Amino acid sequence: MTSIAQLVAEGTITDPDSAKGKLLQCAARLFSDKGFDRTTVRDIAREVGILSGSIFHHFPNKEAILCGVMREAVLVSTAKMRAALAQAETPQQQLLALITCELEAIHGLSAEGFALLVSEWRRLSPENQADVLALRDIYEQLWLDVLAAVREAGLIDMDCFLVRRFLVGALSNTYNWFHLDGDMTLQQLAQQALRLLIHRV
Amino acid sequence: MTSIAQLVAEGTITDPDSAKGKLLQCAARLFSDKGFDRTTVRDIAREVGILSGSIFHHFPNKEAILCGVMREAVLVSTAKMRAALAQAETPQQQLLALITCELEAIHGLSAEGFALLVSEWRRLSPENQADVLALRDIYEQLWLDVLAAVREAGLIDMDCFLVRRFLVGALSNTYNWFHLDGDMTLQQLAQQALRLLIHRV
Amino acid sequence: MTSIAQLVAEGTITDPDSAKGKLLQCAARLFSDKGFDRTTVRDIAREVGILSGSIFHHFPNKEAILCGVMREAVLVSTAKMRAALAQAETPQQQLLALITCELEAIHGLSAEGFALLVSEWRRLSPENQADVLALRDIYEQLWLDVLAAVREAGLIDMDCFLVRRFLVGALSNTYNWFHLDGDMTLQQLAQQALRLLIHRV
Amino acid sequence: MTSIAQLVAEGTITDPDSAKGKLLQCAARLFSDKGFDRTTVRDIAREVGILSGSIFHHFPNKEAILCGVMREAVLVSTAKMRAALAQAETPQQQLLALITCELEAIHGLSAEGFALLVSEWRRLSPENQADVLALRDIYEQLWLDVLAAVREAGLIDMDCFLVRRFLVGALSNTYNWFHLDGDMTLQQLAQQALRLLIHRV
DNA sequence: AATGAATGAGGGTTCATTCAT
DNA sequence: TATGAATGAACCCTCATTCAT
Repeated sequence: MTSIAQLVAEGTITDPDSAKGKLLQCAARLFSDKGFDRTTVRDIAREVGILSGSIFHHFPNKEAILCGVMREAVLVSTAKMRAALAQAETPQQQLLALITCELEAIHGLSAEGFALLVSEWRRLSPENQADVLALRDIYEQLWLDVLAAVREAGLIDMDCFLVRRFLVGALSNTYNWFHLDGDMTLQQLAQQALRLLIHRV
Repeated sequence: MTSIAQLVAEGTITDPDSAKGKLLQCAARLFSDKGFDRTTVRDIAREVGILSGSIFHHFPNKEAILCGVMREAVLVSTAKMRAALAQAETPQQQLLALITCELEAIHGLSAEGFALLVSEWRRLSPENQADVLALRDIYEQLWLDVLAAVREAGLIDMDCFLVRRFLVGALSNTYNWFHLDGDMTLQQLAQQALRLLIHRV
Repeated sequence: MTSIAQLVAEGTITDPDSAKGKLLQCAARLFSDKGFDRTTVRDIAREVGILSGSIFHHFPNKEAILCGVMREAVLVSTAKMRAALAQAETPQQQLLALITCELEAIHGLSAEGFALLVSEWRRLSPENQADVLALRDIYEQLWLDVLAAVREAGLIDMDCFLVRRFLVGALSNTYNWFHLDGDMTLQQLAQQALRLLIHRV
Repeated sequence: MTSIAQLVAEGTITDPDSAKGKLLQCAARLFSDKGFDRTTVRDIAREVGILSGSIFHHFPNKEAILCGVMREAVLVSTAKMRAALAQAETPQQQLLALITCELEAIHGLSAEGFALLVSEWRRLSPENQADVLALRDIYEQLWLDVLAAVREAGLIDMDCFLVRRFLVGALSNTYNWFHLDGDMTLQQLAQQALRLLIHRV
C-alpha cells in the first residue's frame, strides 16, 4: 500500500483514483477477462463510466492502454517485490517471497493486469515491447539475483535463467486453473511452487 | 508417420492431403503465428488457395476450425505419446519421452497447433471446450499414469496433478522463448525440464 | 458513346452498367456535389443501393474510389477528345473542339468527375497522383500538340504551356458559375473561351 | 502596410498582433496548406499556442474562422488594390496592377487566405457566403470598373463579366502550379496574364 | 465444391463543441 | 480568457457469414 502511494507520489505510476488510473484498472480487468482483442474500447469506457471517445484523451490508441497496464503492473510488482525481499532473511525465504508476489500479481491481488505480460505480450508493437521490456528487465533482475543466491546456497543446481523461464510459465499458467476461492490458498500454492524448485523443502 | 497414417485410415483425423486437411494445417500455422483473433478467414483461405466463402463448406464457422485444429493436435499427440511410451522402459525414461513429445508438439514438429490448446483455449465455446476436453482427458491420463509411476519410484514427492499443472505452464511457455534453431536442442530442453521435476537426473 | 463502349470492351474503363461502374458514377457525382471529404462511403453506398461494407469489395479504401473516378474521367475524356479532333480540320477548329470537350467533361456531360481532377487533386496520395498523372500526361499532350499548331498558324503568341495552364484554371472554374440550364449554351461558352485565346475569332 | 494599419485602426480588420488576429493568420495558412476539412481545430490551436477549447472564445465555430479569414482577405485585398490603382495611370496599367495584387493575394504575399475564396467557398453556409459576398462585390466592382475602362480603350472586346470570370479561374489556379521561388517572377506571371487579355502587349 | 458479391454489425478512432474550473 | 476533460455523433474500415450462381 505504502509502496504504491509512494510510486504515485513519485509520478512513476498513475494515481489509481484519477480518471486515467481508473481507466487503466478497468482495462486491466477486461483485458484479463476477455483478452485484448475481445475487449472493445466501448467496453472499457462503459466500465469506467465515460464515453468511448473520451478514452482517447488519455491514450492515443487502444494498444497504448495495454502498454500502460503492463508498465504499471511491472512497476508495482517490482516495488512489491523489493518490499517483500527486504523482509526475507535467507535466500530460500526470498525466493518464496518472490513466488508469492508474482502469484499475487498474476491473480490480481496487487497490480491487476500482470498476467497480460505473458498472455497478451504479442499484441504490443515492437516499440512498446521494448518500452515495457526495459522495465521488465529490472523486475527480472531481482529474480535472477535471488535465484543466484539460492543456487550459491546449493539449493538448486540448474541454470538460473532456465529455472526462471520454466517458472514464468508454471506460475503464469496458474491463472488458468488456480482460483483464490478454491481449496488451496495462494500461500500453499507458492509453497508448492517452491518445492518444485527446491526439492527438500 | 505410421501412427498418423493409421489415424487417417481409422478416420480419426483428417487426411492432411485432403482439402480439409490442408485447411486445418494452414489454419493451425496462422493461428499460432498471429493468434486466433488476428487471423481472418480470408487469411486462411488465401493460404490454402481458395476463396473465403469456400471455407464454410468445410466448417460451419471460424471457431470450428480452431476446434478442429485442437482436436487433431490432441489426437496426433496422444498417438505419438503412446508410440513413444511403448519404447521407454523405466518410468523416468517414460517421463522424458512424454516431455519430449509435448515439446515437439508445442514447437510444431508433430501436430501443428498444439500450443493453441493453452494460448487460445478461451476462444472456444463451452461446448467445444467440452468436446476437446474429452480428448484431452485421454491425453492427460497418459501423463498422470507416468507421473504416478515416477512418484511410486520415489523420484518425485509432490502431488502428481500439481506437478503436471506446473509442467503444462512451463512447457507451453517455451513457445515464447525457445527456438529450434538456437543453441539448445529440443532434446536438451527436455532433459532440463526433466531435471526440474527429478533433481538427481 | 461508341468510344466509351470500345473502352469498356478493351477493359480500359469499367463497364458503367456493372456494380463497380455504378459505384464510380455515383461517387463521381457525390464528390462533385459535396466534395470528397464531405462525402461519406455510406452516402455512396446508399446512392448505389448497397451497404457501406460492400464498397470495400470493389475498392480497398475511399481514396481508391476517387482515384478510380479520376482515372476513368481522364481516359474517357482523352478518347472523346481524340474522336473530336479527328473531325476538326483547322487548328482553330481543333482548339475549339478541345475546349468544348473539356467543358463537357467539367460539366458532367461526358465523364462525370472530371472537375475533381482540379478540385480534389490534393486528396490523392503521392502514389495515386503519379498514377493518374501518367494518364493525364497523355491527355495534356493532345492539348499541347493542338496549341502548338495554333501557335504555328500565328493565332497565339504566348508560350503554349502557359496558355494551357491559364486555360485549365479558366475552364475548370466555370464549374462554379456556369450552368447548363442558364442563358448561355455550352457551345457559346466554348466560343468565348476560344476568343480569350485567339482574339480575332 | 499603411493601408493595413489603417484598416486595423478603423476596426475593419482584426489587429494581426492580437490573439484573434494570430488565430486568423494561422488558420489561413493551415486552411491553405491542408484544406478546411483536413485542418482540425486542434491544429489551429496548436499553431497559435493555445488549447482547442480556447478557440471558441473567439469564434462560435470552425466555419466562422474560415469566414473571418475570407472576410479579412477580401478587405485587405480591396485596400491593396485601391492603393495600387491610385498609382496607375492608364487603364492597361491599372489592369496590370489588379492582376498583380490578386496574384500576390493568392500566393500569400498580402492577405494569407485569399485563395480560399475559391477553393473553400462551398464550405461556407449560405448566410456566411452572403456575408462575404457583400464584401467581395466591392472588390469585384473595382475589377469591373477597370475592365470597362480597358474595353472602352478598345484593348479587349469581350464581355467584361466573362473576362473577369475566366480570369478568376486562371489566376486562382496558379496556386496549383506557380511557385514564388521558381524561374518566373510574380511580375512576369502578371505580365503574361495581362497578355492573355490584351494581345498586343 | 467453389465462387465472389453482398451483408450488417461492430471495430478503433476522429473531432467540433461544451462547460466546470 | 484559458484550460482540458468529456461528449457523442460520425467516420472509414473489417470481417465472419450468407447465398445465388
